[in-house]
Amino acid sequence: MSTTNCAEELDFRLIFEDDGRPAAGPDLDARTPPSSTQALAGQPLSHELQSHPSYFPTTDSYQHVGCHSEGHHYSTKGNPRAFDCPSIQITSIAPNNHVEPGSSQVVSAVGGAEGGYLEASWSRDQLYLPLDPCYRDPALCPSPCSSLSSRSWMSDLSSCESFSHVYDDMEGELRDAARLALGSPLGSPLGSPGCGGGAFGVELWQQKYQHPSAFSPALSPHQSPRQSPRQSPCHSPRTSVTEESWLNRRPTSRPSSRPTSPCGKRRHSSADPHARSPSPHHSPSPTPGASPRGSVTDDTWVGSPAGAPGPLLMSGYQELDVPSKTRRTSGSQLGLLTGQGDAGLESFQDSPREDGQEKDGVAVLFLQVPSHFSWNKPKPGASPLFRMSSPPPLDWPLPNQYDQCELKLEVQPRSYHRAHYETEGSRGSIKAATGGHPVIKLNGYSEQPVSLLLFIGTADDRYLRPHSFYQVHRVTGKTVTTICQEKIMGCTKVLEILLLPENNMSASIDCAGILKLRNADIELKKGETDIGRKNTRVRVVFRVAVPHPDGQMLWLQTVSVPVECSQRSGQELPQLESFNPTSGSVDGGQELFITGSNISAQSRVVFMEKGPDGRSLWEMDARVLSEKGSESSIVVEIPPYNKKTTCPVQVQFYVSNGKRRRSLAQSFTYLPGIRRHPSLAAGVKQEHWEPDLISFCPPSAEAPSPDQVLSSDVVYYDSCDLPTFTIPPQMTTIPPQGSSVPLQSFAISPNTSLGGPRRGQSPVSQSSRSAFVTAADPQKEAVLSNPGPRLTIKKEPEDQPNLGSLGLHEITLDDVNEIIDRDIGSLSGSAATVQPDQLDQYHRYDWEHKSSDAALPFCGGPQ
DNA sequence: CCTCTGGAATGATCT
DNA sequence: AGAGATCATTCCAGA
Repeated sequence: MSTTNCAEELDFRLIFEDDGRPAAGPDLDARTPPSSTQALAGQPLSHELQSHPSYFPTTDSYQHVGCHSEGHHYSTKGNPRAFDCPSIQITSIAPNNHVEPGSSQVVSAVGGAEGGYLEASWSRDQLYLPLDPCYRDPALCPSPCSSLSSRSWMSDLSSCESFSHVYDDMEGELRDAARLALGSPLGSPLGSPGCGGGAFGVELWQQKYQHPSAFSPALSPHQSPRQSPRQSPCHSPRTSVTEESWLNRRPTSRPSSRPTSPCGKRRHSSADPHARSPSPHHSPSPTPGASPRGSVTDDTWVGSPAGAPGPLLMSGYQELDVPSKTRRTSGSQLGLLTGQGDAGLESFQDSPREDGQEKDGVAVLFLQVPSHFSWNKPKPGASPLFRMSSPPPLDWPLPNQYDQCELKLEVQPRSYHRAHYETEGSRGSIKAATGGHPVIKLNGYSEQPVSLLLFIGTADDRYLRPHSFYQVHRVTGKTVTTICQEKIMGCTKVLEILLLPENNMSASIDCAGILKLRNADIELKKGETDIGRKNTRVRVVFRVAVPHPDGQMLWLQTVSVPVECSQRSGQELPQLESFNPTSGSVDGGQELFITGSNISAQSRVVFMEKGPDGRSLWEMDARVLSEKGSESSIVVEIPPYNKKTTCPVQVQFYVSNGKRRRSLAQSFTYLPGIRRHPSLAAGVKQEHWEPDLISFCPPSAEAPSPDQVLSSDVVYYDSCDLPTFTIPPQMTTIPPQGSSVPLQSFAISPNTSLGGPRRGQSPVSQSSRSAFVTAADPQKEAVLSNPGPRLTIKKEPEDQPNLGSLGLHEITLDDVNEIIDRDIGSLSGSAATVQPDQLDQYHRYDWEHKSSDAALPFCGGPQ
């Protein structure tokens, strides 16, 4: 198939037959809705919701761009079949089968009751992906990075954002692309980079689940907010390939229990030849090596394609012979793409040829990622004004403020919300730390109601984008006061809430829960490069489109603090919220007060220092003053530093609740010029060290004692002056190996503003690095939310594990996580003055500047 | 009866 | 290869 031929799109399906044999070809198009779907077909529309006009002007476009061709061409004849053996089918779909852009049908699908779920028509002879198959655009929205475990180095070439940022004129090109998408059945990938732009032959998965009837909200089992997931058999795991299709081959001791992984056991090394078995009988997954670990270590671990323009922005990774993509894309696949690089976006359409070339006979389930699309930074200075017909994709960076308008999350959500599975009932709406619910407000505009969009985004250090494994879930009930509508935008479920002038343009978000999609299902999706394992943090994303005087729409976005969604992590991982002081005498002895969740007097606090090679130079448990601790705090006695030093030394400490339950390392500075003030019992006089002047000189046995090096300009602080370090919640975990999080240099530049002037910008003193924002303190956040002057904090490159020296086969998931956490840790020093959304939008930019900062002097490292 | 919660069992995956 | 640890998912029970 011509990769540039837009006349038809490939329908890439997994077909299963109940006898364990590959389905015969001829009737593969006979789509059979699951019985559950049939049963649901008669459900009435949600008139309540439909009666609410959408004030959101661009929803349709969103929907269209992302999922405009929702497979309505499929019929629903036949009966559900059990299926045991997968096969891959590729069919052509005539473009005229697409819903006409802008047609009422599309509008209905988009804006119909609760968004017109499009999932009702999938057939059981197709691979079922739970919920809306469009949650993540399967094909070209690899969403490589929502996973904490699938980092940039894994997926820089596979980012949806790659598509988003390849153009110089961000806004203009986006609009053009959106126009294109609207005008063409195939659309444009740019139309919805966030979800892979269901356009150019990449609605492969969408199509197979979608049916004309899918456009009827009545068919959507999820439309009914009161419907328990248990009542939605079509979403039951038992209808999923993950269990049913493999029962015969994989007897389980617990027949009707949870589904097994469709991929079988994940391997993290290539040792198991069966892991890549071409036989579906050996591996139900077309990509048996779907495990990122497996991918990392086996032959999919390929060097970055030469000429890939998207540099890995993290310097440490560049040294690695890292895979351009660690999941689902074999080297050969990449190779295929390389030659197609300049064929345009269409060249990334799935191609039958690829299947034919799959050496082991396993059909390629996942699309390759265009190598020339890379992680590019968003263009600073771009206007957040968009035409009504071309809203920005969900992963498009937007400011939270523009001109007089500001979208502000006045009450942040709690940092932990246990998401519910489809097999569970709702676990309620997201709550605020204060006990209520998050509150969002639009300042600077109150002329007419505007629609607020809410979706679940990622919480890693990459650009914000819709989360592959979590979706927002509309919560209803007596206690829910906020009316909202569910929609699908791109492949992401979105809640639309009205901000009304009579409500002061604010809304309490009491209608939004979080749904967890099963990892196996999402990972199976074509093009999905994220992994779900340990990827359990999300952020709640809010967007509004405010009518602008020039007729355009002003798009603003703000995001919440990260929210941990797993039961386990939420209950076990210590998450530091603050600690005090942030520095102290090398002699130790001071009390360090640490607060946070999952911290108790039984926790351990370990101070450590690592060398340039990542090896631990020093590690010491702090003595816990258990009598002073509480349920959410711990007080320890700071241990003395192990060496004498003439200049401040930055070390780290972490809180541990067990072997693999450690918080993210936080930095602590030992100051040599400390004198205990005679009049202060608990207080410690400290030299005033400008953070940037901490020279990190190598500890030396010959170094004069602190007393000797006191200079004349020593500044004394009372203990009360010691700043409290308040930590953004997302920065409180580290990989369990205990390797410290390197505190790399990180800088926030206010000049990267996308959205024009920001209010109240004020220089942030260097000491404000310690004045971190608490999630639960919006007031404080308001004060500190604006980035000040470029704030650079020296970090310790030596803390980076020397991953570059690791053999590829030695890379483990934890190594990956360590990289991730390291990155996150590197942000922590500067996040104090950056709102989460700002961080999202700009951190990537900052990463590019990090390498230069890395040359700054640090203790024990190269000068 | 339903929703929301917390807890935990169980199997998969990883170390 | 096997054991133990960790994680994801499902199930249960109570409010």
